Amino acid sequence: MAYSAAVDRKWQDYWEDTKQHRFSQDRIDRKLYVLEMFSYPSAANLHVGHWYNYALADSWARMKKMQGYEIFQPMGFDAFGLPAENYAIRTGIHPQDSTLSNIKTMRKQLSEMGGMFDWDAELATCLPDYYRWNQWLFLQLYHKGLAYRKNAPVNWCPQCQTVLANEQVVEGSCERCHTDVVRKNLTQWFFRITDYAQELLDGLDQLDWPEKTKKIQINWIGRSEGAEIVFGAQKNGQPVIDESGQTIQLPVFTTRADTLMGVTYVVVAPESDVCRLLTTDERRNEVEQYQSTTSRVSDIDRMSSVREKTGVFTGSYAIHPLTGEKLPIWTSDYVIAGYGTGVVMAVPAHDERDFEFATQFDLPIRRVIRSADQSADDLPFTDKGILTDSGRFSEMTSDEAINAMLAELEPEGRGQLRVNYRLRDWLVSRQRYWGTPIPIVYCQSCGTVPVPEDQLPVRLPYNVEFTPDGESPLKKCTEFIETVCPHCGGPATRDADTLDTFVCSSWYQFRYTDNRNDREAFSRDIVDRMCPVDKYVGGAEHAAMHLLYARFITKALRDMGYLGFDEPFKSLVHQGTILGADGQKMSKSRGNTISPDIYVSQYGSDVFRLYLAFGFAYTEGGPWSDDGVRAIAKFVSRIERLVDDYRETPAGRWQIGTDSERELQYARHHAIKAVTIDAEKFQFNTSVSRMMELLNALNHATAQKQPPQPELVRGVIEDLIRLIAPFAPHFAEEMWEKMGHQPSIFHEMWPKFDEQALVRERVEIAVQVNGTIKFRMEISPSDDRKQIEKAVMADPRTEPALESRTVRRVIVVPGRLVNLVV
RNA sequence: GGGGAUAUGGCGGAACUGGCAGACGCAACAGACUCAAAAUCUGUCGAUCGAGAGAUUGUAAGGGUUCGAUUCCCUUUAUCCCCA
Repeated sequence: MAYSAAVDRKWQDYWEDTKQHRFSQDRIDRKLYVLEMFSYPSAANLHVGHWYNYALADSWARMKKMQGYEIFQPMGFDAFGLPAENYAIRTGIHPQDSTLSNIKTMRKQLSEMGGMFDWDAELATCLPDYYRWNQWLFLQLYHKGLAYRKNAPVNWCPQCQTVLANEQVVEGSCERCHTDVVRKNLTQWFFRITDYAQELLDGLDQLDWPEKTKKIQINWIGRSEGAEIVFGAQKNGQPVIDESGQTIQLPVFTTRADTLMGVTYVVVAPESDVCRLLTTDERRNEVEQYQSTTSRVSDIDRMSSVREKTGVFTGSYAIHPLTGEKLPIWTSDYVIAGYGTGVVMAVPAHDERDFEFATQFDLPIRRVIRSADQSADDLPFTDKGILTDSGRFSEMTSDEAINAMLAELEPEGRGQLRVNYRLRDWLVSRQRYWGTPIPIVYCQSCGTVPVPEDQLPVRLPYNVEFTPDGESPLKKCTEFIETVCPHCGGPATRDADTLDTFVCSSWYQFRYTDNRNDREAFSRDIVDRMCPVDKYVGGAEHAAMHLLYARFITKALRDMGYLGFDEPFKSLVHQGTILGADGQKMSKSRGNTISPDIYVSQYGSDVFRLYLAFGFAYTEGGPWSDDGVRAIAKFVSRIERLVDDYRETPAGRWQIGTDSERELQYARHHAIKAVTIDAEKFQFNTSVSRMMELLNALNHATAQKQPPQPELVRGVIEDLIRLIAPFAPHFAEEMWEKMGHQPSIFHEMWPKFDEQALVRERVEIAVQVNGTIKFRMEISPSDDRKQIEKAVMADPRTEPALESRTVRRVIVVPGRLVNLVV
């Protein structure tokens, strides 16, 4: 049978019938956990991106299988989320119905790809036997103090009367009705990821991850060392008291405590509570008006340095901790409440934004730093330097001054060294229907009560109203919301929000290993033996969120005793993006999308897989090319023709005699070596290149007048089939069978290369004069430097190339070149 | 605005740790087979000059380090990504 989609089906059936891809616990000592980021079950068929991710990670796994590993490669579905809910709002089709039907289609398509997925380990996050444990996870974090509630802003569309996800906000307005989005405070659940900020940072060192991804996480965590300095506050000449009777202090975080003597005003975030408390009666109108304007501006705009600075005076004054000086307290949207302490000491002389603000509102600018080396230090001068006009601190360097000032402030509790992180706690509440219900009830007498574990899952009700009208869909579902308090039995209401889907995906890698367990999320014994994931493959867009959350949850689970390791993903690879043939990102509106199905039915799954392997640098991606697919189809049929020519040749002994036999043997082992090394590194394009070279060598050798012994040729062909097997699994099975073997080729060992066959009798080196190549010559690879030098000097072409100049130095790079320096 | 990545023939892309740039493939051109075409096979294929042997030049642009730079350093430009 010539290779086609029919061959694909034949072998897919064989694999399934004989359970080839089921993980065997007996060989757990050889386990290799290969995982691809699970997918969102969308209505459309698998796209090129899925194939690029899954098929090639599968090729890698197949090679490792042939190298003797017991592969665990599960697949599942990240099935909760906004798209299904939006689809429901549009069409009326329930998210559960559309999602489950999409999963069915996708499962079938994934099989058609020829992936070695262990479907016994499948999971879908929208099913109660998964989200039950998601709720369990929430409760563990809650009991451990890692889940808590606080006020936080959400994007609110006043027209639709609904909360919007960040991705539904397009340029500051609602994607549906284009009304300006405002921020609104709601009480929401958070996970205390900041408790792990330092460990998340430190752990990166031991990970085999792309440096770029580590860098993104480092920046995301954003550790900065500085000082917290506490200013006092006065309103109408009196200390300010908050609701609980505490005197208000204004702690600020700064990395430049040395500029403390240059502070001329203090800024508080307009949305902060402290802003409200500080505002005097006569300033109240103005401040409130400013607050409402600010609520319409996105954080990104607020931090932008090009935007004109705005702000108003609150009427109160801050007390400088060293001088006791009274400094006006302003509020401005360039300070954000959730960031640092939400209060900033403004040093206009030495900070660009403060400088701009002070200039705008005519506030004093006081230089306290000059450059240390007489270089230009025009204001705003933001480098460190020498203190000036700073009383007893003058003439100190910036670093000396920081120490000296903190030494004075610390005893009074007015300043200390502090590490600050940019990382915020993880907001997990979503005002959405299609997600994991939060297992918390609110009781009038008992307050916030976690649902007892034996009452999980809190089931997501099916009958809900999706139309957006200002309420979370679950809030309107009384049979869900109204419940009894598990504690006192009195009337209580459930939390109407659902969990961020990133919670589901932060621990699914563990559930795969024990997906049928109905007593616990996973058994510690199993997870400790199966995890961490050995190779994780997925898109770079998850560098910050998903990959950081999963690391956090792993560490939290470890600290609670549910598992015994530190990191979920030992080694990580990001695939690149396949672009349309026009070099643009694929999109329906551009009309440049590529549908894998058409190619798969026309050429077979393996041609598609091989093209994806060959046509791109894996981590880069690149533009699609139909010509490239045709080239692969040709390559595959050339192999098949060769197989047909030699399938009748019996296997047998051979001995290297002729040059062409030696050449073929060299090509064989060269290919084995290169493919083994390159494919290991996910360099699939060069792996396929080396196979093409081997095929060329085979064709070349057999076309000779005196071809190599057929037994040798047969052996080389069989190695070529072994090498291509991970990339073209159906095709390789078929060719293997044609050669007269029993399936499956994946029980064959990956070929080993013989260094002996790679030793050549003569090698060509380049001869350079002053770095420019003059000619090439052959030498024996066993020659030492002296012999090489002698051979070069004796060559008749050396003399004219030197143009009668004297050789001053000879550089010999064995096996490569000789450079004569004149 | 800050941080990061990338830039190599007509095209996709190779190049160990600083050591022969352009592997492999596509396209193109020439030839073989054919009545012819397709398919297949063989060969040529960075640019400039040269009939040719060959010479010069060449990895976004400019500079530097080095016997030697696609690779390391600095500046500039363009594109992409992340953060603000």
